Amino acid sequence: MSKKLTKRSEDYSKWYNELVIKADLAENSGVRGMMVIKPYGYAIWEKMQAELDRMFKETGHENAYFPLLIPKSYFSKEASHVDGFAKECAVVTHYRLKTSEDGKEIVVDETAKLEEELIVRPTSETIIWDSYRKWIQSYRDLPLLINQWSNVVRWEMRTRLFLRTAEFLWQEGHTAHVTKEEALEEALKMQGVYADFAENFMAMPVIKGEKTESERFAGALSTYTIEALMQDGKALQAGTSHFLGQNFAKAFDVKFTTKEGKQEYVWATSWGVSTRLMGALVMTHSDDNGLVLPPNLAPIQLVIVPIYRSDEQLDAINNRVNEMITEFKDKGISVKYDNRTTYKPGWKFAEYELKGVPLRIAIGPRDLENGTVELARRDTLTKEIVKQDNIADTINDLLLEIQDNLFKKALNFREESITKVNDFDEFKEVLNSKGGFVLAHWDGTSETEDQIKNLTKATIRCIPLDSDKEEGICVFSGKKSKQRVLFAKAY
RNA sequence: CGGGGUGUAGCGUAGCCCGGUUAUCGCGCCACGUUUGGGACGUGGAGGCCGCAGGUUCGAAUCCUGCCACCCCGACCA
Repeated sequence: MSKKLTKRSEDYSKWYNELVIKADLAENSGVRGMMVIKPYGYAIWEKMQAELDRMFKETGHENAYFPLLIPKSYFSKEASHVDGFAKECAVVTHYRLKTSEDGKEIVVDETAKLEEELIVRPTSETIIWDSYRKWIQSYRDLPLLINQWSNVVRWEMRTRLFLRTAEFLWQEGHTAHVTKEEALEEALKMQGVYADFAENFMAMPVIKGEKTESERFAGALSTYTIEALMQDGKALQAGTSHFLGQNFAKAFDVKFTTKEGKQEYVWATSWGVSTRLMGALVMTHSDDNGLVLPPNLAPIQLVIVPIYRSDEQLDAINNRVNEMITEFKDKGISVKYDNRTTYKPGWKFAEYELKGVPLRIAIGPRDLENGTVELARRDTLTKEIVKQDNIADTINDLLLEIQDNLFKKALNFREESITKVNDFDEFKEVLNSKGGFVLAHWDGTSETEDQIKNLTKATIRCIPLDSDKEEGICVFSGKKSKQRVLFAKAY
């Protein structure tokens, strides 16, 4: 099979599709818009999950699991929530199949129609809040800090592997609090956790901000987001955290008794990240040779390839490598020794490059003699000869350096891709020629936001949280603006 | 969901307009031998409901109808 990828400069989206398939991350299935996540792709997702799960637990959350199917009536209890999701719900209407009259096929048994249709969850707020009503009686039961790892289904019109699939894996946190302030603090805290994860594990710089009213989650009072920039200059929403106010508490009648003995509705948040992060990871670091993985998320951090002519040479190399592997494992380095005789070294080099393994050691008879190895970095595609002494330390240091280097490279690109503009012509010019994020003044109205979107395809990705409050005039309407907001074309 | 395109072996493809022997080629796969510091070479071999279901015809990969999936562009969205 030819493993040559389309170049990013030729066709970015083709490059992405080919890379996901050739690096063995995922493939399409027989179900429209639903993907098969292959073992290598799933291993990366598992590393993401493990770290996020650790971070959630460290911030006091517990995991639980709620049903896949939600009664339609639950779903309709929160009005704006229904509006937001109604158009993309899969619905279960029957519970039995039967053999057709002519015995040739399996058909739906019309007599087995459900009294009440069930919705395949597009998100779990409703079914979870139905439980919370029973779980929460007193201020002593709060805060309730729950996370769920699950799959959800959203019947998307246009799908792309990882970036937008009809079914995706994610986690959804759902918390309940005594006060508005505490809930807001939670929503912001989890946005911070996401940003921390994105930057320190995915090596993907993100901008923290708040969504405008029109981009807000259906049912939320405010939505906090982390926005990343992909190599083609388009933005990607990488995670969201919502302050839900008392909307769901009221819809599901979740009240608690205060210290003072009064009945009050609880305050809520929800927050989630999904397998979309896999797409973000690919589009942040990878190059024309294939995937580039940050060491913190690489299932294999180091691969060792033996170079040999005779069986005797291979034996000698095996012996030396096995000693090294012990050292690597002691340091917690995830190492794979590929001494398969069925593939040649050149083939293996290309293969592990395609799969984004951060470091590669090649070791042959020459190295055994000299006490060296050939060490190759995936991020810079450079090779050097290094001493076998303290090899595990060398590798460990390099992994840290690669993690750091990938982040800096991405950050550098992101910083270069943020342009401040002051009038609408400049706004359009920058979006068309350079892309990336555009920082511009906005009058705060949905009308202006809509018109800009219609004219340029750019949306307000967020109102940045930690930017200077600088007054100005809206690039579109010329009305007063309190601060610049972040525009971009987005995935 | 609207417009456009594609579907032939694991992958990439020729053939389709203009129906007619055993469906083309490359990669990959299997066997044997030679090889092994950047995707090796030779010889031999296997592998196909031509996306699926109907129809037209003496005869369909090829023509017609319906469906499914994928890709691109819109509207929608994490």
